[in-house]
Amino acid sequence: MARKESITINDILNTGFEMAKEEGIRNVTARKVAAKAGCSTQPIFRVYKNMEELWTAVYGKASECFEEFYRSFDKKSKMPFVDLGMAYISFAMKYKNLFMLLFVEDVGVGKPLYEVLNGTEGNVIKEINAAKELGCAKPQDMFMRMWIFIHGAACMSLNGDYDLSMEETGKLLEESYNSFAANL
Amino acid sequence: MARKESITINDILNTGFEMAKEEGIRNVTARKVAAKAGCSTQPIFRVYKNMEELWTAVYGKASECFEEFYRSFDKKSKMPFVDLGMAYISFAMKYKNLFMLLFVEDVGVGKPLYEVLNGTEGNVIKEINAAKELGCAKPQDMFMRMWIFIHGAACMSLNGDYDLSMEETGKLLEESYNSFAANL
DNA sequence: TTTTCATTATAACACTTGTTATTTTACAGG
DNA sequence: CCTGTAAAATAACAAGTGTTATAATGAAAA
Repeated sequence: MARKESITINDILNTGFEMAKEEGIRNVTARKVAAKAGCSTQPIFRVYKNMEELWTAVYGKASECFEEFYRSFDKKSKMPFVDLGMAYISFAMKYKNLFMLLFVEDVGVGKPLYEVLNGTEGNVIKEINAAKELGCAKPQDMFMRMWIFIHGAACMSLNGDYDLSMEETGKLLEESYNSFAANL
Repeated sequence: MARKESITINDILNTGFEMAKEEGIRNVTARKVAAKAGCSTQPIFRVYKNMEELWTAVYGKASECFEEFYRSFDKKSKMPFVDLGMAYISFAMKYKNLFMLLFVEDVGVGKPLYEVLNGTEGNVIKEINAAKELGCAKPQDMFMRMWIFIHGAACMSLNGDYDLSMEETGKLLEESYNSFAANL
């Protein structure tokens, strides 16, 4: 009957995601995606109503990317929030553009930081419970303080204003947890 | 002899700065500045070689704006880094776009965070000395920890993920200083 | 008053953006 | 082998960008 599709929705989404990762979401334009996918702009608008819909899909994939990054992150700390924080900072260092998209930039199509961070597996809730079980009286406040600190380190790394190694970062986070824990 | 200039370099710069403050540096375009200044695009390119030069000037004015903001900030804390941190976070809340320009976004024409923060009056150095005089053994490390925390709070406020009042923030920063000080 | 010439406005150029109309292409059913 | 039809390519539109060429303007010197 009709012509067989040669460019799938996944081709478009993967291309857009790859570009968001390498060049930032602002460079994910119709023509650039088309060029990188080796087609015209038409297949994009067949599978997505408009560019905003693609950007939203890319955001979703970035969110999944972070979740997977944390899932397969080498978790070696005994202390709450530290592994999640280390993954967060590593992610910011490795995927600046995706981190910006997910946790810094406000392009209109973003969820609250907490939601992305918590993910589908309740990452944050698990850590808060872990803190509680370790005898932390105010685990919510503990989370707030720790995450302000972790978010600060991650954001600083974006501009090259944070130059600690991951080993040092691990020690810093554990130390910070202890510091905060003394008052909570 | 010649026609008298009706649009000064300050008209252009002030207009550009105001737009950066209200709408973000990305909206400081030649035509938009011209429209807001009530002239054509020509006077812009008379006083600035190109748009990048204007953006650099706007960045400089933003930097001065922060310095002035801190100078006239109501400093009521006895503890090092707290007033500077409070001003930093207040600035982020009040002037999102300028804060982004100065401390988050990398548009190519930016100085390191530390340089802007330290300013022409050595704000940071003063605080580090204050910490030393208060008996802090590692004031540099203290600054690093405090500033990671402060930067984190400021960046979180950009996305509405930080909702403490300034009173609460003040208490939080003093508490954090004490927490960190116990280990340094 | 006329002339001079920097300043300003108007247009244009070349480019990029999202989006859509139109044409071409290719595949499968008759 | 046609032929219908969906997919893809081409081309266009309208709006935006930085920048520049050209024309109009206005004030002071002659």
